[in-house]
This record gives sequence, C-alpha cells and structure tokens, in this order.
Amino acid sequence: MAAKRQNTRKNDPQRTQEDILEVATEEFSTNGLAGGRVDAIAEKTRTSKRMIYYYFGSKEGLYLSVLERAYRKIRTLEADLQLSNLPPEQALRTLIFTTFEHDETNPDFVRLVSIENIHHAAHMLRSDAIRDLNVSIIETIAAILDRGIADGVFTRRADPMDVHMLISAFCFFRVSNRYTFGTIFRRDLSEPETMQRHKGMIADAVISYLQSGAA
Amino acid sequence: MAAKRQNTRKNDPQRTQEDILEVATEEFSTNGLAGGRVDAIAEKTRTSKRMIYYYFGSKEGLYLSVLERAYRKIRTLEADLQLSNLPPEQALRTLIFTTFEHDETNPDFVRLVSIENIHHAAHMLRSDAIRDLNVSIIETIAAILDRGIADGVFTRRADPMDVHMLISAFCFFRVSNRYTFGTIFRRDLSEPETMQRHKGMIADAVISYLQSGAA
DNA sequence: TAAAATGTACTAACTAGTGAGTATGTCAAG
DNA sequence: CTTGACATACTCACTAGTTAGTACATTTTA
Repeated sequence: MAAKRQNTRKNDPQRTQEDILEVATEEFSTNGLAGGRVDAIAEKTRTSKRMIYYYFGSKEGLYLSVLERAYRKIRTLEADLQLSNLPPEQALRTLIFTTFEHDETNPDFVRLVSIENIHHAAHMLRSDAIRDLNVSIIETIAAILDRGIADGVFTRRADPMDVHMLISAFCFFRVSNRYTFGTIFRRDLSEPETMQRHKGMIADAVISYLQSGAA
Repeated sequence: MAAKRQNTRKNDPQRTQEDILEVATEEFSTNGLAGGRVDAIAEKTRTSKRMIYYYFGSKEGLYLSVLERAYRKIRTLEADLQLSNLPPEQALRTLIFTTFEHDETNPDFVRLVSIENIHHAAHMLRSDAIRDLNVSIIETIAAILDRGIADGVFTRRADPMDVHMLISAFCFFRVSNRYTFGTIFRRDLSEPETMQRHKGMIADAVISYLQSGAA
C-alpha cells in the first residue's frame, strides 16, 4: 500500500496552457513565426503537440496568444505608474527610466514586437485585445508636458505621441538592434556602465529638447 | 531573315545574379529568412532555382549575399557626405536628415537589419565584408562634435557612438516599428507632415542635448 | 572541345495539422 | 455514497503537403 499510481495523470488545463505559452514565447521570439517549430515547442513542454492544437487551434493562433500575453504584461506596468505627484521633470525622468528598464529586462517582448512588424502587424490588427491597448502612456505624457509648460520648466509645446516615440525608439533600438550594432561597432550594449550612460543620455536629450525652442 | 532564333538562350551571369539578388532582397525582407521561399524567389526571377544554388550554394548563402549587398549600399552613401566645410550645427543637421531619409526610403534595408537581429546577427558575424564595415560615420560625427566644442556651439562632450545611436534609433524605429506603432496609436508615420515634424524633432533633440549640460 | 551557365525533373526530409481513442473529474440519479 | 453519463483534458501514431536541395542533361561561350 506504500507507493502506487506513480504515473497517474493530473488534469491541470491552466497550467498546461501557461506552460505552452511560456515555451512558445521563447521559441517564437528566438526564431520568428515562420522559424518557430511547433514540434520544438511541444518537446520543451511537459505536454504534447496535440494539446497545442487543442487549446490554440493553429500555429498562428498560438503565436497570437503569445503576443497578447506579452502586451498584457506591459499594459499593467504602464498603469501602475504614479507620476502626477512628482514635479514634471522628475516625472518624465522616472517614466523614461521605467521604459528603459522595461525594454532592457524584456528582450523577449522587444523581439516579438520586431517580429510582428516584419509581418506588418497583421496579427495585432486581428486582435481586439492588442489593438485596443489602453494607450494611457500618451495621456500620462500629455499631463506631464502640460504641467511642465504651466510651471515654466518646459518651454516647447511638443506632441505627446512624438515624445513617446523619441523615448521608445531609443530604449527599443538599444535592445532590438543590439546584435548588429554591437557587431559593427564592437560595443557591448548590455554593459552596466554603457547602460547607465545611455539611460542618462535619453533622459537629458528629451528634457533638453523640451526646454529648447518655443512653438 | 526577319525573326529567328526566338528561344535562344543568352548567358549573362552578372545579370542573372543581380536579378536573383534583387528578387531575394524583397522576398527575405518581406518574409524573413525562415519565411522566405527559395521557390518563390526562383519563380519571380527570369531564371530557375537551379541557378540560385549554382551561384549562392544554399538559401543561407543567398541570404548572406542579400545582406552584404544591402550594407554595401549604405557604406557608399556614408562616404559621399562632405560635411567638413559646413558649420558644426549645420553639418550635424545635414547628417541627421541624410540618415532619416535613408531609412525612410530604404525600408527593405531596415527590415533586413531587423531580421538579422532576430538571428543574433549570426550571419553578419560570419561575413568579413559586413563586420569590417567602414564605420566612417563615427569619425565623421566625432569631427563635427570636436569642431562644435571648439567653436563653443556645443557645450556637452558626448561620445560620438552614443550620438550616432540616438540618431539611428529614432530614424530606424520610425520605419522598423511603423506597423505596430501605427496600429496601437492609429497614426500613419509615413504622412509627409508627420515626417517633416519628426525630422525636425530628432535634429532639435540631438542639438539641444549637445548644447545642454557640460561634462 | 572544354568549361561555364542553364533547364528539367526529381527526392529526402521536414512540418503543420489530424484521426481516433483514453483518462479524469463532476454531477445527478438511484 | 456510489454508479454511470457526460464534458473536458489528454495520448499516440499518423498523413498530406511543403520545401530545400540535387542528379543529370543540355546549351552557350571562349
């Protein structure tokens, strides 16, 4: 009566799906949609290929779920920021540092977005969940810029979306183009020293931009 | 003596290779390395699949040649710039505009670089031609920054490579992430008006950065 | 006439997707 | 409280179609 029923199956749909998504995220972000192998995903999973089709219907369906899951993660991150009680310049710096660190610590997300762009964002377009992404970040920036103008800390009236793009571009590029950039210029962009310098640079560039010119 | 020998073959190895490379550039930049189909390339070519293997050995070999060809193009572009006789600020603006327009008019190149980054620049590493890319751009920027400091137009001593990255990031991102960005924020980044604004923005941001702080 | 260039037709291997059945949990009826 | 019916969760083995790559014959060029 001691040891028995070792190889008994446990139904755990939630864990199974999470498991698949976790593995698939890695596979797709490493190899792309076309390059990612369903069999490879199945093998790294504690479940089988049949289950992937059971839950996600197709390779594309799985990819889409991976993408949605990745975007859901940042959405919550953005929402958690409490910047309205900080002075404008400090609020903006905090926002920039957060973006910087998010991209730096989530290369998988960055890679998935790159991949999705190669596909002309075709899957994203089909996903209401992603397309209707709470773009609170723009409102957050708009509020900071307005306060900055009112306080006189910022002199230039900039489009919040453009400012967001300036910030995003730098933070994203550092991660997305790490390999080609590093290869050509023989520089390791993940070195802590370089990271710190870049972090300060993008913040200073944005702030000084807002403090120069009028319009 | 009129029309004869219609279906006679003409050997034109150079044109054949160029033809293949042209078509392959489009195929790979649209579908990625794994997603690109050798058969699809062969069909769009005035030659056959056999020729692709005859000249390029393998799919990867073809992809590498496509990549090298793309990089060779910018290398010449960079070299052609004559900025040393312009005042520092104007020289930098010219350089920025050139980068901006290059990325804007060469989305294929941008996409290929994105794809290569997904592959951790593995092919680039194997290509001496690309790895030893003449990085004259850095020297060009360094010279401009030095002159700017000497003239007193720039007050901040910045690393030329960092400045290059700030510029590249924005110009590249606008093109590489056009689709996801456009989808989420419902903005068409290729509109002439938006383009002009962005062009001015990145230039102003870089210049104001160099004119702020000391260090 | 030899070497380079090209066309045709094929194959071996891979890969997304499925057919058909089994195990597990739950809930209602006896 | 237990049996059995049903839905969900899961396994294993298979297939149809695709795709990179090639064998072999032929034509062009020098």
